[in-house]
Amino acid sequence: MKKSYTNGVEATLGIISGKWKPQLLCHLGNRPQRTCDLRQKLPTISQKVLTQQLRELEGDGIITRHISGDRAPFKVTYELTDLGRSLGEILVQMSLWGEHRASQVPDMEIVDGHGGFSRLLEN
Amino acid sequence: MKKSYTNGVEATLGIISGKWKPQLLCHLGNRPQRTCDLRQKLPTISQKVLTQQLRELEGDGIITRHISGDRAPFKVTYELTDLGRSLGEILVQMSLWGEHRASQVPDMEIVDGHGGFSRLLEN
DNA sequence: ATTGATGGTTACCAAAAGGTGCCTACTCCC
DNA sequence: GGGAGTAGGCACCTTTTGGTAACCATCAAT
Repeated sequence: MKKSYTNGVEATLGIISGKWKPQLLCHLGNRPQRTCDLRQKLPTISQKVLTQQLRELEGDGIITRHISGDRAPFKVTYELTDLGRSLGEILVQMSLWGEHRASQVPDMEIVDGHGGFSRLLEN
Repeated sequence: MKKSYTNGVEATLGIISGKWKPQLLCHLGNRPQRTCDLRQKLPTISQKVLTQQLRELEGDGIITRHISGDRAPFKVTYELTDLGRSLGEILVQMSLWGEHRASQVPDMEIVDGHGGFSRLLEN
């Protein structure tokens, strides 16, 4: 179904919002990852939701899905597209802004933030 | 209640996501606005949700609320804070990225986009 | 006295997003 | 033949988010 937005910000938000999408994009920003890698890095996500979020990102052209391995124990690998990489700059800025803001107020905390997007700067 | 995020992107998203927040921020980006101004510009938002979204933005330090007028027909004015203004750069980039993306694919459209955030560039 | 503008609240609903649990299917390994 | 690993589907439920409709209070104008 065709999605309508009233401005570009909403369009962008429609693509990157989702409970796990920022984290997925962060991990995929480093290198391509297999499904099981992602599950290890996001231990509390369910298989269903992981597949769902990845499918949405794929549908929006942010990542691609490769199946390698002729027979069963399939190796499914997800990887950023050029479009996905073009989001990097924005994500880094959002990350810095958010981290800075969280450091200012007591009612906002960033846990588990080992590196995060800031690391993407070191490319 | 204290909000936890795993990275800065989520923190930022937590502040700017909301069905009407991008539009509200866009209108407030130009100049302070009264409640009735905002209602005129967003004819389909309900009073409840308008108040709700504005209160959340206020709670996150993005806007301030001023009541002027000693007696009743109160004049309530909302205005970006410095923090809110510091979001501008990010919003403009998100807007440009989203507009560009929408122009590439047929299943994404931006309606009612007269100016939007791009106009904020002309400061 | 009633209507309208102003800005807001409350109780109740509906839709969307996410989560749980259980199932499939294949193959390798012991 | 019974796991374990791999990737995912499906039915169902809960939580979050947004929407509707009715209401309050105040003052000005008719």
